[in-house]
Amino acid sequence: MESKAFSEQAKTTLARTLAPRVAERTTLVDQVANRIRREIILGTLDPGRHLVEKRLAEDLSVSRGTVREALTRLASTGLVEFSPGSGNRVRYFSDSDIAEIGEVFAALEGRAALHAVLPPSPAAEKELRDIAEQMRGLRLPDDVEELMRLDREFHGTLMNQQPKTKLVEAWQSLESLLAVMMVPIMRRGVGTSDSQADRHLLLVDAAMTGEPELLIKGLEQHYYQM
Amino acid sequence: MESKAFSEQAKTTLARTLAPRVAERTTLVDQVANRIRREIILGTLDPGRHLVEKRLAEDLSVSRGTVREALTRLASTGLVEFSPGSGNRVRYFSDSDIAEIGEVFAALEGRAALHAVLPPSPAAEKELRDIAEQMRGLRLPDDVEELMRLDREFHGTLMNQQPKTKLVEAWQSLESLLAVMMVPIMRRGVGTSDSQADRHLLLVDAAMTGEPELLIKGLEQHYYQM
DNA sequence: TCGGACACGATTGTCCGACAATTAAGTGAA
DNA sequence: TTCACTTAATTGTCGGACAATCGTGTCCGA
Repeated sequence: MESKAFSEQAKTTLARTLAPRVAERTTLVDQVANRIRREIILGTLDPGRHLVEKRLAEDLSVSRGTVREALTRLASTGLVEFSPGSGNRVRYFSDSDIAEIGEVFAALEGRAALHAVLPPSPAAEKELRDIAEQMRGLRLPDDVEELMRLDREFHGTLMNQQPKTKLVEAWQSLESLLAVMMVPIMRRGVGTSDSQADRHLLLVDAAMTGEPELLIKGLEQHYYQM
Repeated sequence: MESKAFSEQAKTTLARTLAPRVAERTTLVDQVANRIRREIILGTLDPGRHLVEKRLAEDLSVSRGTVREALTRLASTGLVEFSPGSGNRVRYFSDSDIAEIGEVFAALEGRAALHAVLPPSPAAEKELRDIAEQMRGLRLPDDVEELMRLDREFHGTLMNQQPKTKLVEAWQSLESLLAVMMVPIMRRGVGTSDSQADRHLLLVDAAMTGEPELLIKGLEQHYYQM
């Protein structure tokens, strides 16, 4: 028998999980999707795990339809695998998968770099460095989640330097893949929080040269190192 | 009052819309999603159009839940815009959006080209050329759909030359964006079916040189021309 | 005449319960 | 062990239901 992943109270916590947003309406489906996504990323729900709709619905105290919609959404981002008729499973990513995901991001960010206002404005530079520095203080196994948030924020800031909305959008739609790839990496202990910080600072340096080529090279290395 | 977009018979046609696949089980949701996607791509449902769940459900003779799931899926690919509370609308793409989408694909395919087995095998070359040639015979305004299918097939074949599954996957998850961008282009009359064929043949030539750099350059031009 | 408060209808977000179809698992026989 | 079969679990889809919310048009007061 599988162990319960969502045992505790549900609705109460859910309602405020990531809610302190400005004023954007968050639907229940969003909250459920976020919740499950988090469990997957953190590894509470390990790869291959069968996600049974009814069970999730009960554990989270929502209707099956709501869970279903959330799962559909996760499936579209690639975190969950749908096999018509036989259910949804947490997707498994091999090492080479992870390497490739890195490439996808290198490709997209590299492309964006071509359009970026380089070098970044002083304000942007500061912001980027600040984010990188924040990574330094993290205790690794526990703060994975925070590290990922910072990572997303960093690369997001880097990409938002320029108004290429579609690139940013494509990037965002694949973003949770990035999150998945980070977890095993962290586990493997490949990077301490310090090295993460350093690696990102290198990127800032590359960007500050004002040479798109250098930033692109930097990005490639950044992702290959993982 | 809006004109009906899905007036004719529904279920019967739906069942076999794109079904001649090997043996993959297609759910009703898939069929509905395909159907709506097609209408959007073909322009029957113009940008900004409000997609009312109940209405679609009735027109297609399926339940609202099914439509909802289909819409969710389309939204995740970017074709449909969700605004919690106020409904789903067909997404509008500006010219610059379209240009950017082209860039995304150039980036991904270019990246894939780095890993491709270049030059393609004789078999692959033949297949690519065949596809390109098939474009030649099309009557344009009417055969848009077929042209798009060929285009997808071409680029898909090009990318499948190598086993970089994640790149391919990222590409696929964005594929319908590619489809949307082609329609206005066709309408604008930018390319006759002949020029389409020629442009793709140029890509084959580039690939056959065995030089990844040349293929990448080719891809960039390919998308920029649009 | 114009801006704003209000009421109303349309639509969405979510829930429930139900049922056939399909899949996965367990059982027994060869 | 392996194969065929029965059984239980799960999915795919349906219909209806209801509150919350949104968009819109109406009426009122300035």
